[in-house]
Amino acid sequence: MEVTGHMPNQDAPRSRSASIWDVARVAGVSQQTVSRVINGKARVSEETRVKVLQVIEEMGYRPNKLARALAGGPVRSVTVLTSDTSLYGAAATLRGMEEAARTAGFSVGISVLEPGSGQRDVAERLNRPGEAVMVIAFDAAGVRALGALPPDVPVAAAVERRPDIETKNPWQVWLDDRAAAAHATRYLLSLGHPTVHYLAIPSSTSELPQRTQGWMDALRAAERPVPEPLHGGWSPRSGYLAVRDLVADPSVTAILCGNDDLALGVMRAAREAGRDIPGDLSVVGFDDSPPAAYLNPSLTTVRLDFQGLGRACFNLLHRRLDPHTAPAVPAWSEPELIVRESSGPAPRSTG
Amino acid sequence: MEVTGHMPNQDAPRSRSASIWDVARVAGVSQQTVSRVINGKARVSEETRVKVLQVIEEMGYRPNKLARALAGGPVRSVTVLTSDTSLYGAAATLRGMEEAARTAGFSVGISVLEPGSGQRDVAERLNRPGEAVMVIAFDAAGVRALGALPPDVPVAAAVERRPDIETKNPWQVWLDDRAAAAHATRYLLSLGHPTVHYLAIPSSTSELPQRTQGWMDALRAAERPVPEPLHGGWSPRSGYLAVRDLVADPSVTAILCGNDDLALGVMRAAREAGRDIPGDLSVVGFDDSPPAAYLNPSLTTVRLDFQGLGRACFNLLHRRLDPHTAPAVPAWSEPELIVRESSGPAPRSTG
DNA sequence: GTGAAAGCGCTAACAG
DNA sequence: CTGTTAGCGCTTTCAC
Repeated sequence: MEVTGHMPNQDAPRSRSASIWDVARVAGVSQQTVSRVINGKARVSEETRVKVLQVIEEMGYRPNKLARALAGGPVRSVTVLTSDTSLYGAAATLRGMEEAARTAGFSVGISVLEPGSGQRDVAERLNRPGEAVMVIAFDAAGVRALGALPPDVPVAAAVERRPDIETKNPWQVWLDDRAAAAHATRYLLSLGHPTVHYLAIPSSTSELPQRTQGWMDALRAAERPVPEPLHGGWSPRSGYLAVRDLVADPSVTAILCGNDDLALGVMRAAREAGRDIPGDLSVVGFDDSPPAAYLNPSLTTVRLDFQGLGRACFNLLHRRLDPHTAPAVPAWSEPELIVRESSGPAPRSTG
Repeated sequence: MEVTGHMPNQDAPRSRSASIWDVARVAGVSQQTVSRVINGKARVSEETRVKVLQVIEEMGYRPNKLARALAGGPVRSVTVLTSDTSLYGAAATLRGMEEAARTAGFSVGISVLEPGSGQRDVAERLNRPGEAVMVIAFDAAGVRALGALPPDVPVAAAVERRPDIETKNPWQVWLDDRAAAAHATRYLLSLGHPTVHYLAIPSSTSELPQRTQGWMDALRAAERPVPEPLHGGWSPRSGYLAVRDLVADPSVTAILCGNDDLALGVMRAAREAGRDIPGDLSVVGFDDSPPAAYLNPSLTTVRLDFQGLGRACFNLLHRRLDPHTAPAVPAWSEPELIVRESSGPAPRSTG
């Protein structure tokens, strides 16, 4: 009997875990037949199938995904690129992506983007050329990663803003928070506030962020003065620091914040300045994160369907990967203003 | 010239991305030499090295990690198994692991555990037998995953409790929150509270959790009554629901909570019951999450060094993988009680 | 139905 | 220093 190069591992089983060859040998069939049983595609006689399955069970055999992918097998795995797993928006989006992907039988890995990661780093994260990727591009690092991705990788992204018409990229999803910001601003104006101040989260691009834009839209439409927007980070602390001066000014009666964490910091700063919420100052957030309803006062905020967005993003990718079998991309909820205790009528003495 | 089976890809470059063979062909060297240049280990003449590097740059060649791993190359990648990326403890631990791993040149992937995932699912997540893994086992899903891992995988875990002496597993790290819970409880007793109630987070094992244990330790040592602990989930909402009845009882003057989110819900429930914090009721949390200092009132809580724990966990794994080159495992900070506004002296009328 | 062959892209062990 | 060979474990062809 001639032992060719294509029949490795024929000798005593070393301490390496069982391969498809080991199973084949024990089951008394060819390696290919085992492969057929595993993948269930091709037809195998019932008798053989049962026998092979039994041996697989006995030996505790698990297929090696690396080898399968290398050999050009169907892959069904996605990598999510995101820069901060602890921020509510990103975490909720991730959760939606993860659920949808797992439901569709995809395994999902996450790779965390560092603030300073460049092009090279991003390419480095892919296990193989052509690996499917989703990007959470709510911040600069995410947008940069999206841009740095090699052209051949199938990608879908959750982005902060609608892509420009000209460079329209069909593989992106976003929330219409421009309209939502305008809505929240109009709501505050309707309460009698002369104008509304805005504390922004860091923007993902050099252009004006959607939320800032929507806030401006509403102010201009109502012919109100447009104060200079303030710039915060993502944390309560950054919100606190950003508005310490602003909240001391009694003519400031309404502040819209780029997220709920900033709003928390703003409320703290306001209290320390001796201002009552909502009596002297109304504060509105963005996200409707889990704590929002339990804060003191509970926070009026714009609810954003990040999880639905994440699900939709995966479905988009799925359709891109196999256009025929993937289900239609589901809709996600529109942003919605949730009115709670932190906002109220403008104080009498205003003006 | 004979073309053997070991020289594939010799013909016209198809639309597949460049392989090591393509680079070798263009650079006029053997495929192995290219491999040597890439890995930098073996010695290559400066001239050849430069030439190869140049061709790599020109062709935009990127090594295929799958193939490298399959061929038994050095791997330098870790997979983190965790069940909830949005909870502060897990997220902060993850961050620590991620930073330490990337610093050491490891690429890190994350795989999210579903609450119901069983043994099979866990094995399924590994790309290859023997892949390095870290587990964040603060909850039941994490502990189950840790137990379900095949014995041959190199693993280090961040766990909720010190392993039993008998089954001592050296590849685990944990925070001493038993002592911290006892400390927080003693602090409340020292303020004159007759006893302290405890609202627990879900436990990761069937045994008594460390925090619960520490709370009991302190109460018993002070010969105080030990109330039945309440059981919450992880969210503010679950804390709110769990204590709605309890906070209505004026004899309850101090509640220790398993995390800051629960404490938030408790404070809300207390306010709605008309009780002042800290005047009528003191509330203490666990974690010192970013919002804690900005809540109203700001939250007295136990600061836990999750990030340091995550870093230490990676170093443990690193030492396990290559005992000679890995740096020593760094220490992480001890838990520390941070006193803020939510706790104060027991009300006069107590008793 | 089943088996044998060829190769995915790379590293490791040997040659020279 | 460099080239050749033999795999890693699997999925494709293609034969029978």
